[in-house]
Amino acid sequence: MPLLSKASKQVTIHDVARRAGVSIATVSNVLKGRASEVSEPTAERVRRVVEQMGYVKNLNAAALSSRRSGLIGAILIGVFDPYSKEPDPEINPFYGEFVFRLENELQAHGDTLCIYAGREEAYVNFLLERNLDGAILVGVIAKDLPTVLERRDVRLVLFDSFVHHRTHMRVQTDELKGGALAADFLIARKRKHLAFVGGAVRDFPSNIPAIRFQGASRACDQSGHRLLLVEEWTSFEGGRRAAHRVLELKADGVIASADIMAAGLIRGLQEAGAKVPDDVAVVGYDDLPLARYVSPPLTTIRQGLPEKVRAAVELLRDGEKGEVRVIKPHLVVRESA
Amino acid sequence: MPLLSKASKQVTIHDVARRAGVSIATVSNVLKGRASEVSEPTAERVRRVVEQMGYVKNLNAAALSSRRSGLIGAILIGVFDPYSKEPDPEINPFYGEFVFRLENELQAHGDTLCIYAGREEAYVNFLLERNLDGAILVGVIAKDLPTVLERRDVRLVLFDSFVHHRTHMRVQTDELKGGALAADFLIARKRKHLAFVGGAVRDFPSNIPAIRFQGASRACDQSGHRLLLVEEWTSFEGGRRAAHRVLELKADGVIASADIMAAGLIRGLQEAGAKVPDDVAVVGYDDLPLARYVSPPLTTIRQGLPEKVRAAVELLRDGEKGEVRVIKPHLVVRESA
DNA sequence: CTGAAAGCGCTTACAG
DNA sequence: CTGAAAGCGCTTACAG
Repeated sequence: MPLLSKASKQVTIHDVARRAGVSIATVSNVLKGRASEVSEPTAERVRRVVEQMGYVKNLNAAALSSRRSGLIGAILIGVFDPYSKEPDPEINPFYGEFVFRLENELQAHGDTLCIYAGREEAYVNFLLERNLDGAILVGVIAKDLPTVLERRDVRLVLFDSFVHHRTHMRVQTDELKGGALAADFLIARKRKHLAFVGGAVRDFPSNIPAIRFQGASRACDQSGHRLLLVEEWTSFEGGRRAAHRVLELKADGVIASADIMAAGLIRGLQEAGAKVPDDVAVVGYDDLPLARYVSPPLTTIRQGLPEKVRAAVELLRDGEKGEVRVIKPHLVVRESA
Repeated sequence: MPLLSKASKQVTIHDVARRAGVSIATVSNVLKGRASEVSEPTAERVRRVVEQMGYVKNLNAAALSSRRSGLIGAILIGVFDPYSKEPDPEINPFYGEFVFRLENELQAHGDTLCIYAGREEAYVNFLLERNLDGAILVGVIAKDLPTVLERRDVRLVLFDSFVHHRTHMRVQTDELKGGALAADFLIARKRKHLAFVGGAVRDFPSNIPAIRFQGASRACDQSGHRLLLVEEWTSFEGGRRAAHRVLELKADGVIASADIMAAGLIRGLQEAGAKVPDDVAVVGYDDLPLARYVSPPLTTIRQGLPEKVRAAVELLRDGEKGEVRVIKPHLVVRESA
């Protein structure tokens, strides 16, 4: 029998049970609000003791025996540019928006959000070790999800992942449509030389920017336009760097694969003396709050992040295997195009 | 003895031990790399079996017996404006920057980040239930930290909190200095009518904006200037709303309590036809990436977030009770002032 | 260097 | 309605 540790010992369910004169099973039942299992007077007595002793349940222990951890993961691949070794890397504000909206939804059900923003190769371990009940995967590129994930019953929602998988669930915007909306808008505005600025389009064809590009590309084909591609990492600096290429290519209408990139692109264009939208019209993608912060405010494709997060959480709770939710994108016209 | 559940049973340390022909204690020792405890041949055999069987440690169970959860919390109070009941509330990009920088630091040591972004009244429960090893508290306002937190040995770092407490650790920027830097800069630029725009300054004197205001205010006093106060929630829209008041007050130099607010303020001023910085010079605070995204780019006070996050994690690991780390702020001159 | 055993703080059938 | 007991998957002295 261990001695009291120097830190005053944690109050456990045993302490409560003893003080209330009941068994730990009864305390447990009261705590879970199983009214049918416990008489009201007993329940009330237990509640009072819980209050008095300042008992707080150890969810870790509960998780171990109930096999539900109450932990939901956000697995975010690509938050940090793997190729950049700057000490102070840029972070797309998209991820912050995503995480806090998610936390908000989760908290309402008593679940806790754990963040993973590391390399794609290591997330599976994270998922299994921590015994997550479920997770939302953002930016996963690999064509196949490891089969281990099928054997353990983790509920997974692929978010913005165009990885097809029969067992896991998916939430996504209709990105082909989104790309097309952007291209059609520029074409309608009489832009003749269109370009698409985005990251890792050629290397990872199932990557979000690649799909957006594809959608825009098809729309261009249909009206006899060409869509040039400028590849840069999706970031402000990436967009800024892309500005030179855009000017060299003499594009007068550009679609950026993300608002953050559109912001950098506009900055780069302005620095080079080009006027936006007069010389070059720029359409962003995402409709983050950021889209309204920059000058000129971005014309952009709203991907519907709040709805998507809600949809993802719904699937996490009671989606069917393989269920897919597709959100419609919308064009939001402001001043950059 | 429970039957196999329909999902193929998790591989446990027992399975590994049996297959390797050793005891679970030995497996445990091998997994923790306690080389001194296990002979190399045995260790190697165990490792091979672990590999073969695809064994993954259950950190939950490990946490329960070792009393270390490996979970670190980020408790963020004030992410959502409690007074606004908009469906789609604004989120200060500061929080995203904070969270991902933190995750990055934590991951290097194998710790997992859990997020709490709810009400101040409920975080203690979160902390205790989840058995966090430690947590970083941002934006906590209450004058006193609950004493429960002293009894259980959670390591707490107050981040940007001017709540004094002898047992918990603290990381902060010298905000008085920061406020003064901003004010002195505007004064040096011959601005005569200064204003400070920030949230909850009067109601919560230990709130960050309040300290920044105080610092700026003292600097003004010293050179015989007055500093007017315009209170609005720290957000883009808050800043935008503040623009009207700023113009009414005929201020020609304004300090915003955060970059996001400065961005909104500038937008509001521009919409009202005022030129920044010619008519009104604006100094932000934080030096978030956002500061470079807006036009004109913000002159702002760099609070040194990356260093602060690193300092917080260091304290979490081996800070002394009550240890405080103060980071020096710096003025970053761009174009808004 | 290795193993048997107790324990971490809960939950969950099951018996009464 | 209530309790005794087994079990969740680990870690940690301790004995050998």
